[in-house]
Amino acid sequence: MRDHAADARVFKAFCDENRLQILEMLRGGEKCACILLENLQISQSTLSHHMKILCDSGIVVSRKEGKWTYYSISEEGSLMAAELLQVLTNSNHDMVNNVCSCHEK
Amino acid sequence: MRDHAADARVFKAFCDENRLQILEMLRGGEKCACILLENLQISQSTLSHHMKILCDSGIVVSRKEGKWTYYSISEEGSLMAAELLQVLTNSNHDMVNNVCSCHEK
DNA sequence: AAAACATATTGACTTTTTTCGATTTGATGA
DNA sequence: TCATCAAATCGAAAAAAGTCAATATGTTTT
Repeated sequence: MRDHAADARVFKAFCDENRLQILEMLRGGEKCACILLENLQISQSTLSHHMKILCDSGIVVSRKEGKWTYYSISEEGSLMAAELLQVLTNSNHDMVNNVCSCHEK
Repeated sequence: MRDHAADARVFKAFCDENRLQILEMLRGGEKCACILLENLQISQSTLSHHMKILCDSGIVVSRKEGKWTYYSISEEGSLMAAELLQVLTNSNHDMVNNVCSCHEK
């Protein structure tokens, strides 16, 4: 039995346009929050909120260095998401009763 | 340049617990709406709403047969989602300036 | 043609998410 | 120590998503 809330949390990372834009920036490598903020039309508190969601999903990891926080895409988290997507969409063709028979003649 | 709204639409399929439960049922093979409805604690109009989002994402396809509609997981849509996820999380390690240098000494 | 049925659409309401400004926390530098 | 800066948290407002009952649409059956 799967934990739907936990599964949903992973994909929330990709369901908001600002977060997709953040990921786009992180694809170029690790960035600190201030650089991300500079390139987005959102407030500091909103960025912090999105970074929390991205980190909670496991797709992004953060690293503190002094007063700065650096963010990057987690290879491990990305791999887990890919595997999860596989599970969620892999329809089991070996199963008996694979086709709905609720209205057969 | 990516279309963030379109990319987000794909992953919306996996961001709601009812939709994850629907996908879980469809993993066992094609199902008609009435069977899905029987196994969910939601109204008919809410199911219809979720099926629209699932179809819009490309993860699910529908097939009409008389007055019934049958839904199933789209292999093609699932593959596209997997490829998209790859793109969105593939940080480009070949790039120059891969590490944020905004606060170097 | 009318009744019955399955699904989609509409409109209103509720819940969740996003957003911001203000404040707090925690680290650095003067 | 005190001022400064980066990021997180809080509380409120706005926007978006989920929900349902009622109704509409389209198909089948009588």
